[in-house]
Amino acid sequence: MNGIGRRLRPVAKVLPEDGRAHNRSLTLQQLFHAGPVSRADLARTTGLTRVTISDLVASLMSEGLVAEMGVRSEGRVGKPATLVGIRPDAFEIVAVDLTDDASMHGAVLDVSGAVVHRRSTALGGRTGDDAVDVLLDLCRELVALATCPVLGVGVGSPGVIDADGTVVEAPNRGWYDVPLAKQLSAALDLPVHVANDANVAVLGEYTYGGASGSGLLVLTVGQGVGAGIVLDGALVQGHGHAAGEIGHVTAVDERDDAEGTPFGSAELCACGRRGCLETLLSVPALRRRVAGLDRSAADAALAAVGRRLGIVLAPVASALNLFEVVLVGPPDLLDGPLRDAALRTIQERTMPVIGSELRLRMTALGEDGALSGAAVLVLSGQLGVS
Amino acid sequence: MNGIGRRLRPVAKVLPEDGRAHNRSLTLQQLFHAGPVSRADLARTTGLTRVTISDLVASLMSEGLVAEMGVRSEGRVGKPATLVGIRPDAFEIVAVDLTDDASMHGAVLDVSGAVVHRRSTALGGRTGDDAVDVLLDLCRELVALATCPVLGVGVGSPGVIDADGTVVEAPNRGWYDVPLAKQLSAALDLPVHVANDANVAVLGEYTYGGASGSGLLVLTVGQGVGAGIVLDGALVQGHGHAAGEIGHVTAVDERDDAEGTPFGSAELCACGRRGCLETLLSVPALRRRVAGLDRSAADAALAAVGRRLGIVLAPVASALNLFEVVLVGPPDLLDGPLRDAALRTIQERTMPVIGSELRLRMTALGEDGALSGAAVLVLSGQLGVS
DNA sequence: CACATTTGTTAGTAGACCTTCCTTACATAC
DNA sequence: GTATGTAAGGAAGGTCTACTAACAAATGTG
Repeated sequence: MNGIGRRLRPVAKVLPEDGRAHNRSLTLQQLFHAGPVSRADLARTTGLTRVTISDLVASLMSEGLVAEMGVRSEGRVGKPATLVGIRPDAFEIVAVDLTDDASMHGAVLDVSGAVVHRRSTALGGRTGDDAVDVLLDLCRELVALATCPVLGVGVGSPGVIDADGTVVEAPNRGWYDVPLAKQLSAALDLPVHVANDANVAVLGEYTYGGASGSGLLVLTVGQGVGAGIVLDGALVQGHGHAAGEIGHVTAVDERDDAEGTPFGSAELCACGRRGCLETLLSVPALRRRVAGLDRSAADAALAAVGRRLGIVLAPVASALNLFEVVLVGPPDLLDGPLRDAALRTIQERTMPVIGSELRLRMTALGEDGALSGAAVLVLSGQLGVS
Repeated sequence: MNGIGRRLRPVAKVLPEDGRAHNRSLTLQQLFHAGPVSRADLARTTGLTRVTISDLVASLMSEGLVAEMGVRSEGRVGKPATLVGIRPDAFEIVAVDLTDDASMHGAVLDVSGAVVHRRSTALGGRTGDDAVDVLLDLCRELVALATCPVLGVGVGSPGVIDADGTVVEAPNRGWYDVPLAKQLSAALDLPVHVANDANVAVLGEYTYGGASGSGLLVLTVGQGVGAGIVLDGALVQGHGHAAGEIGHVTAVDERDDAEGTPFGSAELCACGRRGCLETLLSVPALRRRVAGLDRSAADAALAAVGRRLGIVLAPVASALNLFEVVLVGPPDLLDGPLRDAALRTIQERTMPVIGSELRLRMTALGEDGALSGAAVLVLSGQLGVS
């Protein structure tokens, strides 16, 4: 078993320098997650020899990415280890979250993923090229705020976005086939990575949320509903880069009136069809549903939505044998009867080996999950680290 | 963009020899699919230089895997190309399909994936170690039939099977934590690969069924219902190696009686719960449902099942942005009202970007799909070819 | 017939990692 | 205090991989 990701069809040649780049990423990965460690530690965890690690670390030091950070103090036998780690001032990352319809939220993050500066811009109804200009100005402002070299810019946006960072369609912004990454990169003279906001969220959760690896689905609940999926250590892209577009799956049928749950008839969705998950689960829909209800009625309403969510997720959880489903959104709406009902429903509707293993929890990242994810986009794209 | 599969976290070191092995597989892959071609052609399609290709081909020739196959006859300018291809007598593959509860079906396949010999063994109710013995005898018989060196043995079995070919659980056979691949390999002194039968089926379809790549789900309908999924060129394993276990998702709720479709109340499933997809879609269930009905009633009954299938698949197709769903099973039951209704239902219940792009078809492979898939398991595991 | 074109090989080079051996620096036993 | 063992890190040399450059062979074209 070699170290090259097991895929069915080998798809491109691998040169020795590609292997080198991979091992460099592997080393950075260790430094990123395990903090300052010695070269010998790196050799042990990566499986490379101390000689090779020394060479790689020397390269990384000459690039200014890592530095020696003193000597390990613990009194062990042998020569004390000199610790190396990623320099805290090696770089900063600019991240922008475009989930909000009305404004753009950006930040400068440091090496550890912590937010250093924040800036937001109201969009004021601008769309299309104008919205790109607003985004560009926000990026320029953030880049100017950075006190270290900027590793790159990461953008999480609603819509269908391909692997090159071209927005295939994002109706809310009026973007259709906009090569956003290329445009921003040219204007800013920096690497720019753009991805769907739900995919960005799952990247953040995968890297910073303590997820243990394979089988993670992150459901983002905001104006709309989206999902991002990481399977076997890779983001699921989908045939048309539209993986995770789960908001417009039918979740309520006309006949569900009869169920006794308070759904009325299947509600008309912005997409033109009826009964989409988004008509139940988006934040506005949930707020509308619980408005004016007393506690127990509101709980029942939320539980009913949770049950619908569970019905939609059960086949997905089964087909993919998911390990964990993570909810991102307002905890007052999601983290209670809704979550409980969803998990219960999934467990009721799947075989034990699937349902009983599955965890369903709220995100471990706070409001900055999207920004962290956009930063991961850059880390992953530029350094191969996540 | 290097040639190493994009995964989020680099997981193991890559040595130059791993790159070599990768490029070797890449070359074999071309030879496998494009038939005999010249070294120069290989250089062009792989991106490696002619020198490197010559070197790789020389290795493969010294291993007896490929051979020169005459000169290209077409009158083009320049030195005529000497064609190289995989030797038809380089190896044969032994494949066994354990999907059938009552017997084991095996075959010897040649390099091109065609069945050369067939053997089956009735199981006679034997389970556990006895069943392993029967399988071992069948394999020995098949290996003896082969006239070329046997590349390896591929086994497709129902149940949950991990990446090492250990059967975690296969209730029908009474296998629990049986290291089947290891046992067979030791007894036969050959490489043995074991995988879930639905996963094997999707491998066969992916390689021989003309699938264009990412986003393929194969649904096998037999005694039970299973699914295998290939995303972005990789088989989905799942957190507990149980990906594709979709047969026991709830597809009929108690209240569905009211729908006017002929489901009675949610039927009791072998798994102990009610309304599982398998209670509708398995071959026995379908035969039972259409028994004694006239044509139009039977069609309506099949369409009703198809609609239920569509409801279950819609969230999966949306979440993964599938390209193609392939049905494996009796065409008289599946390829008609059932398939039509399923596709229509998926399209009704997903947004256009998902549903309108999705294809739903019967397998292009005949009854030997499972055997072909088991052969792919060996090709992929031993040569990196699929 | 001279020449361009294509194929495949030979020779030499650069990169990547390995094994082996060495120095340095510490803890521990005597 | 001295000797010994252990661990970290570096230097030298070797192997493997794929590349570039150059060339011979075989063919079509002007």
